[in-house]
Amino acid sequence: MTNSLTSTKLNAVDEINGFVLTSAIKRTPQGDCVELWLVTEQGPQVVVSEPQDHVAFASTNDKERIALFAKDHQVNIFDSHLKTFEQDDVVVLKCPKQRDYRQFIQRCEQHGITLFENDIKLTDRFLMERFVYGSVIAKRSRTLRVKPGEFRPTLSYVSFDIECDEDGRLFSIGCVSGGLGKVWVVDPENTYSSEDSQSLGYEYIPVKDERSLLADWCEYINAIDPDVLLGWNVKQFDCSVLEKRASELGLKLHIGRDGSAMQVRSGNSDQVWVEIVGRAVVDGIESLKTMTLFFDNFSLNNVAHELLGKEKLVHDADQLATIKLMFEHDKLRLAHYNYLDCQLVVEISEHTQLLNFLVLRSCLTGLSVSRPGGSVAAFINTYLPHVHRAGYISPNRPSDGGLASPGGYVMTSQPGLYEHVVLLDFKSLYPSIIRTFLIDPVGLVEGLKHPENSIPGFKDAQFSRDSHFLPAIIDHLWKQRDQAKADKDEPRSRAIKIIMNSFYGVLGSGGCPFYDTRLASSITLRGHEIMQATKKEIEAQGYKVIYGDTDSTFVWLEHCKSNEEAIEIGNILAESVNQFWQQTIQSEFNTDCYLDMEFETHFQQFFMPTIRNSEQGSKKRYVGKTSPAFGEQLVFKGMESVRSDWTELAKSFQTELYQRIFNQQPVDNFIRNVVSDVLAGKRNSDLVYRKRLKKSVESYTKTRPPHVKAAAMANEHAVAQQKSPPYLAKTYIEYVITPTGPFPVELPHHIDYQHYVEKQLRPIADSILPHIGRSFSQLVTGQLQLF
DNA sequence: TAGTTACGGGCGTCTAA
DNA sequence: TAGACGCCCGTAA
Repeated sequence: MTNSLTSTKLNAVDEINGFVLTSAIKRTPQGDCVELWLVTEQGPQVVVSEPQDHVAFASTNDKERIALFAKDHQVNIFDSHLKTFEQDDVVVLKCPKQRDYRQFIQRCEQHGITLFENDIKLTDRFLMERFVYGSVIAKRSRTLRVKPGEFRPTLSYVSFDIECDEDGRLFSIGCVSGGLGKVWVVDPENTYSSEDSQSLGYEYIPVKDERSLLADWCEYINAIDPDVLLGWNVKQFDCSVLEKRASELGLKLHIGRDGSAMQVRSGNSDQVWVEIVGRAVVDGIESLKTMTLFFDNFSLNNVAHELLGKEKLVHDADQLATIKLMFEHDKLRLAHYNYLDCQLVVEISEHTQLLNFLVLRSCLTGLSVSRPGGSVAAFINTYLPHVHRAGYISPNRPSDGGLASPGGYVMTSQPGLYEHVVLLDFKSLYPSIIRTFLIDPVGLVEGLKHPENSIPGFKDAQFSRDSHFLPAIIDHLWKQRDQAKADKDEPRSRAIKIIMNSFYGVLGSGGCPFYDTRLASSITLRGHEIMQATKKEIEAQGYKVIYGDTDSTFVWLEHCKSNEEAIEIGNILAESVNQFWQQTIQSEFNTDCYLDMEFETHFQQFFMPTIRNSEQGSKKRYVGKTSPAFGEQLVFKGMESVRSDWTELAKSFQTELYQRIFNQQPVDNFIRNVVSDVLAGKRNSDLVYRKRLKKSVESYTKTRPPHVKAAAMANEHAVAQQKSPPYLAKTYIEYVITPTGPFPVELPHHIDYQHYVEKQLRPIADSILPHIGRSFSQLVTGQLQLF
């Protein structure tokens, strides 16, 4: 980019290698065009297509009825060679303007005429039909032409955060960009200046009022000109508040790359969309969730603590009151808090490489960097163009949500305490089933047409041996993932894995237009068959399969004497199972097998519990200690210690108890001590339950569980104090059990210690102690009788 | 501005005695 | 009043 200016210029005119950051419809008198803001080596560039028609399809049978009113909406009807999955001929409907198009769609609805693909947006269709996913090569000659590119940008960003009161009156805005922090504070008296904050790593900028605050912020954004605005809950909170406050003050926030104003729209759910022309708005929380990183608590404080090991800032019970106090009396401290939050988001973003992840996801699926989730859209973007080339159009999503499909196969477990258990699992089982058995929406249609040239699925499905796309799409992703792994490119590998795995979920979701229960069932039921046959194969070799779930198999090496031997057997078993499947698939289906079983880990010690108060083996719950070659770690699955709705007391008790048992250490005194500490009130801070209210307190009508009771009490208490009720739908409530029942932790209370011994310690102890010849009741008799 | 099903465990509520 | 049943939440994969 530093070479000769002339060549750069020439390049910019002829051919632009870029990455699509935002796309939008641009209305012109000639019709709707696609406007793409690109990130390029030469900085941001905008390109605009010639006018594009909005497109939908309808059955040829409806052609005449549509023709009666099509002209009213500037809609033109064309014959086409395409068919629906039901083999009906279809016509193409084209309309140059969005407004007309929308009215036309409504009109069809009123007439009971079914349209197809009418919900594919113009911009998305424009890009996907040209196989453009993120990276693009744009040629500007007489008209714009785009084709797939390779360019991977490094996005520039500003992390920002606002502080305000409950009515959205702004106190300050903090920004961090390129290691430099700035905080604008409404401070008409100039209580502090930039010099006061120099040693703190950011610049304090006093402004006279909120208008100047907003104006200075916009000016700053435009000067830095970032690709991305990054924040924490930034759409629902920061952008929404800024937009609302600006409009109250009669201002617009002109931070678009074309000078246009930021727009904030909220849907009927609590989702919020922020549009800034030429810039992406990225929320840290949404992004981490999209990356399948989960936390019990998504507060910035907690995520920073868990990801970066940051010391948790002590938060006051009433954070808003503290912020207001700081704004009144200690503006420098407010600015500092404001700055720190921006900085934390920067560090989380760098640590998780979330922008990198989003760029890669965009390059694989065409989903915008700003867009969270979107599995269905990712599937449509990558799949639909192939469907058209195969002569079909997309079906519509089932109006009734579709028939349910079975899920994974979960074995009944053999409960007990074991030595030497190896865990074997199929790598990406569902994607590998799709590849092997050629499971594919178009393949299903073609397979049923030509069953003689197909592979059977389940529920009467047949999959064409030579007309399909999903297997190749997955094959391509699979190879890219292997490459990413070889390059130690974590974000890329992760992005690919998530997309690959989402394909099954999408095919089993009534929200996807390609949904068909025969597709989902042919994947899962084949999985059932594979699990059962694998178990048989392993047992034929003299080992016992004690459990398995969906793609995993737990094998007990009963006579194994050492860790080394166990690892050897694990490798041999995986290898022999793979051979078995290669042969079986080849001889039964005459096709290549992509199933791949891996020796995942070796548990030196392993415990499979029973269902509470039953002899039956439990499912989805186990504890194991891996051998040194696998890090000698305790692994808890599904147990109380990994459940966020059990108390810290129970979790730490279970963890230490198993540690002791697996290390052959005594447990008696440990157990007695925990019980006596609880009864003596020494563990009070570990006795808090935490649980989510999935809906509003009032809507629990069938039952009133403890967490709802506690929340109701807290809400009533707040209302009595003229405050707004704190526990709404989707909030978390923390409560303790008192002699009179559940109680919100923030209100004064006594504790029912007996409850915690009986309900949090006893069940955990009872499930394992009999296996080592101990009994909780016997150990603690004396202690409990005192109560 | 739509990824899935299977499962355990606590506990409230209903029902049959 | 015991036990069956179902709501509710969080988790495995």
